[in-house]
Amino acid sequence: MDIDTAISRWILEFILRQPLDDSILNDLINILPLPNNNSNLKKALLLRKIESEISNGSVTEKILEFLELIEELDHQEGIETSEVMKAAYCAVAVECTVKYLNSKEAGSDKGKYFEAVRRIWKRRINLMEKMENVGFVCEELWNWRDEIEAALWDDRCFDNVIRRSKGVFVVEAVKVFISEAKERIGSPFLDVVAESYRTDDTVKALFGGANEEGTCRNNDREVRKGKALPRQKHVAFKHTRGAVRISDSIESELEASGVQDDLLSSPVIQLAEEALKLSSLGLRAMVKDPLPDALRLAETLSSTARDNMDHQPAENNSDRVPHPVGDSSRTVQASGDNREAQHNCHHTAASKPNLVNRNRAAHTSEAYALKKLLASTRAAHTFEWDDLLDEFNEGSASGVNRVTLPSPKRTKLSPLKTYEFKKITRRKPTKWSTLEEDTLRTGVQKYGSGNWTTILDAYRDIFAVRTAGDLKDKWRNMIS
DNA sequence: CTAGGGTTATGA
DNA sequence: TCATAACCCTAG
Repeated sequence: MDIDTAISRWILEFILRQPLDDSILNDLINILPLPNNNSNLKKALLLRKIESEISNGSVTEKILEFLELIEELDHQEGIETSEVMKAAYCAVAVECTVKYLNSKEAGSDKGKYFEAVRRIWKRRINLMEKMENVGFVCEELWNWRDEIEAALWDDRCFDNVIRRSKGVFVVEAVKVFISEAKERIGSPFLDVVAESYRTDDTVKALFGGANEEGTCRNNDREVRKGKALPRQKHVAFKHTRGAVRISDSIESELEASGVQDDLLSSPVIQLAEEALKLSSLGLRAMVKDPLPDALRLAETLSSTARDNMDHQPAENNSDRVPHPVGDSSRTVQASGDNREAQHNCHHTAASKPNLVNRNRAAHTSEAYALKKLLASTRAAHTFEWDDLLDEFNEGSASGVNRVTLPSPKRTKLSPLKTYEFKKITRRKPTKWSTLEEDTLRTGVQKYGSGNWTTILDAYRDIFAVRTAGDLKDKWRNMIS
């Protein structure tokens, strides 16, 4: 079991660095068992998701969520948030807000800007302010927040924000962060192996690769013919282990993973091979030295293992896959009835969503992840994979469906600091639409008067610019 | 988080 | 100027 996840981890580490289609990556993540104790792998996945988000040259609010998750993982390891990461976070937050001002129909998008300010700055970022040691907290962020909020009612600030935002190169900032983060995570284990394999004869011997033509190719051919496998490599591996010196990292990895004789019997190897073949075109086009070695190694390992594999039932793995990406049921459950209510509402109001959309909406939103992030005890929490596994290719955050945010576990800032950021503005009154009024009536009927937060969460889309207090006040004057 | 009182904006 | 709606503050 451990071996499965360990090997799976190596494969994922490796593959996350490859320029594969997101869909292929999704498939892989679906079939590979995921170790839940490897922070770097989670970070690598998050980085990959960020790369995917910026691949079309723009940024989305999802990136904020991903950055927060990475920061959380960093924090758990005592890693301080780098300036580069802060800058990237700030830049993305700014861009995600200001983009609504830069569009051609600026006038009609003021509402969207307002919503974005509310979503990003008033909720997400203000929440951080209430906590201690959140890495993204910095002067620059607060300066931007003040200006962006001021721009809501002050035309001069408005122009100023637009001007200043032109100087923010958001995609570049994110890219710089990604490369820095990758550096910190280090090379994938398989790359290390491949490199050592290429340059170090003893490692080659360890994997039985000294006789590459003879061993590997033969195995491969025999597998293709469906013959039983000789286990030379196995033997070589076992017998040379301890006798030869290999690079420390490899040795410790192998030992930590509990790799023994049955290393090569893992069904994961077969899955990996499938996956690698699936993506072989893309891979082979892109990989450079030493990657061919890594591929060869993977092939070799897997071919040795395949014999055993054939005797294993296919469903072996299904139990172990924690939460397939496409499976939304768990998440829907976890986030309660509210989502369902929202869906019903959606279905009547908007065009019928397709399956993908439904999954997307049900499965996650940045709010959901944020909720999990904040709901968890800072010190003890480790992210489960379903925190991280959203669909690749997912469009920009659909999640207006905010959930109630539990009180943060991080301790409060000093009163001085808190005071500094206290609200000094008043929202411009916005007339309630009939849709909002009708929805409020429905909400009160369904959840009862007084459960304002529940109602707000249930109809997030419609009450995009309202607070629970607003609902309460509105109801008060509706029934008076 | 909500209830309830207070404040501000809007429009006639 | 006034009524009303929208928004804010804060005790419990």
